Order: sequence, then C-alpha cells, then structure tokens
Amino acid sequence: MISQKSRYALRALLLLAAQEPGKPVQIADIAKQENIPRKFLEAILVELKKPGIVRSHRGRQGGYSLGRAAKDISFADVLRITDGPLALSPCVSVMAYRKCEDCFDESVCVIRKALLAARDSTAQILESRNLAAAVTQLRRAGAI
Amino acid sequence: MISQKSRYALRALLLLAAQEPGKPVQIADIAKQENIPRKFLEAILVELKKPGIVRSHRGRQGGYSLGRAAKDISFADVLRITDGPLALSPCVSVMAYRKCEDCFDESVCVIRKALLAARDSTAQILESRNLAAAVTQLRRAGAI
DNA sequence: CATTATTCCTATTGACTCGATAGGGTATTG
DNA sequence: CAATACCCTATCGAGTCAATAGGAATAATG
Repeated sequence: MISQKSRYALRALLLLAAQEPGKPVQIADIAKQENIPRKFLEAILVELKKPGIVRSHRGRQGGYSLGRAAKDISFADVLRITDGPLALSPCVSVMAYRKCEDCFDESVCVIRKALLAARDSTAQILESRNLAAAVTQLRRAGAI
Repeated sequence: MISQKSRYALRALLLLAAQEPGKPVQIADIAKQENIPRKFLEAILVELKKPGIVRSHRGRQGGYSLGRAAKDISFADVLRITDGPLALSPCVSVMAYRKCEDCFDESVCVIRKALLAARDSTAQILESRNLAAAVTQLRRAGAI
C-alpha cells in the first residue's frame, strides 16, 4: 500500500502539471483545491524539492512549480521519494539494494526470484506513466 | 516492502513443501532449521492455519504439514494472509476493495489507473508462482 | 524601507504497526 | 498419567504515519 503522503504528492503534482509551465501556485491554493492538510502538504513539497521534482519561489507571489517537464516526471519517481523503493524486498531494489539480514544464498533464493519479477513489472509500469500523459487523460475525460 | 513475517512464512512453507506429503514437522524444528524466532513462528503458523494453508497435529509427535497440495499454494496466497492485499491502494484491491476516503471520482482517477495496472501485473506474477515449483527449483540448484 | 505574504525549519503529538517475548492452557500419545 | 506438542492472550519497545504548531528567513510591494 502506498501512503497517504504519496497520494497527496501525486495530486499536488498533477495540479501543478495542469498549469501553464513555470507559473507558481501557492501551497494554500493547492491545499484548498486538492483538500490536503496545509502543513502536511508543506512538508511534502519540501521533500519533492530536494530531488528537483518541484521548484519553489519564496516571498510574496511565491509558490511552487514543476522542476522539470511534466513528461519527465514519472509516477515511479514520485513514489520512490515519498514512499521509498518500489521493490517488495530490499534485496530486489535497484535504487536501494540491501541484502536480507538472514539470507543464506541470495543467488539461489526462490523468494527473491519471485519478488524480483514482481518489482520489474511494477517498475516498468510506473516508470512509463508520467504527469503530462496523466493530465492529457484528465482533460479528455473532462475532469479538468 | 513485504514484512519479515511474510519472509518467515514463505521459508517455513517451503520447508514443509519439501517433506514427504503429510509428514508433520514440529515448530521447534522449523524454527531451528530456518533460523526463525520460535514463538513468532508459532503465531505465523496459527495464522496460516485458519485459511487452510497448513494443517496442525497436536500432542506428541505432532507438528505442521501443508493443508493442501504444494502446487496449489501460491506466493500470492501467502502474502495476502501475512501482509494483506497486494494492491498499492485499497481502491484497486480485488480481495479487499475500499474506496479512497477523499476520492472525487474513482472512474476518472489517473492515480488509480496506474496503480490498477501495477496490481494486475504483480498479482499475475505472484499467483503463478507456487510452492511445488519453487521446491523443484531449489532441488535443481542443489540448495536442498 | 517597512509591511505583508509567502516558503522554510524544527519539534511534537497520538495512533498504529512490527517484530519479538512470556506464560500458561489444552490436546494427544506412549 | 506424564511428557510433548500446539493454542491463546497479553505485553513490550521501537519505529512509522498523518497531522499540527510556532516561528525564522526571504522576497515583493506600497
């Protein structure tokens, strides 16, 4: 299960992706429109800022905008930041590999083989979905 | 990420699947061979018993054996019991569907569409892997 | 240049889950 | 009937999740 934080992050980013590029939107506005607790959203956006997913503009008339083209921000990118690795086990994570504490022989572990296959397919799917395509989809559906 | 509990459960079940069918193995032996905390394993096996994954035999010479053919126990079956739904969101879970609290219109949600695709592919993979096939694989690798 | 509007930083909270442990109850068998 | 196993309930500390609070730093504007 993904966290509530991830859901909020995706919703906020979709809202930003739907603006004219570069135009900042204020935290308070995002929070209101997407019905996200303001202070919580604040923390999420700071987290998304570090890896450059969003860019911030301080002071009056400030706010947040996307840090790069919407088509270059995948769902996988976002979930990895807000929820950690997509993998079901550290031993099959590409971004954050870690050996299982008590694993006898990783190269023979059948559990690992199954979880690796699962990781690869989810990663492939979530990396192929990006904010731009999602916004287009929303426009077509008239939900935006 | 799957829980430590799930990892223990799978390891214990693989051990049971490697025995001659119907022959019970005692908790203490499983715990020792697989290096699992005894009391914790006890709780896991009780949980696996309810849905019939394993069968228990009380009293002297008792122990646990598989509750049905090894080929009829998938990794997905086990993970669903020990870790809950495979889905990344309640709204895309087949076994435990639940609407997201603050979702405006589920039929239009692009987040849901992505998570649904992810769920389907993981479910397909984890349902196709069963204990019998895994044991065969281990035997071939000489790890058993 | 002061005021105002905004993001940024640190800390804290309560509820919950995870992994593990403890102790005794209950059934079966030799 | 006693030893051997599974069964049940309760508890623990550590960690995470979602949310809240208060104020510091920064930038635009009149």
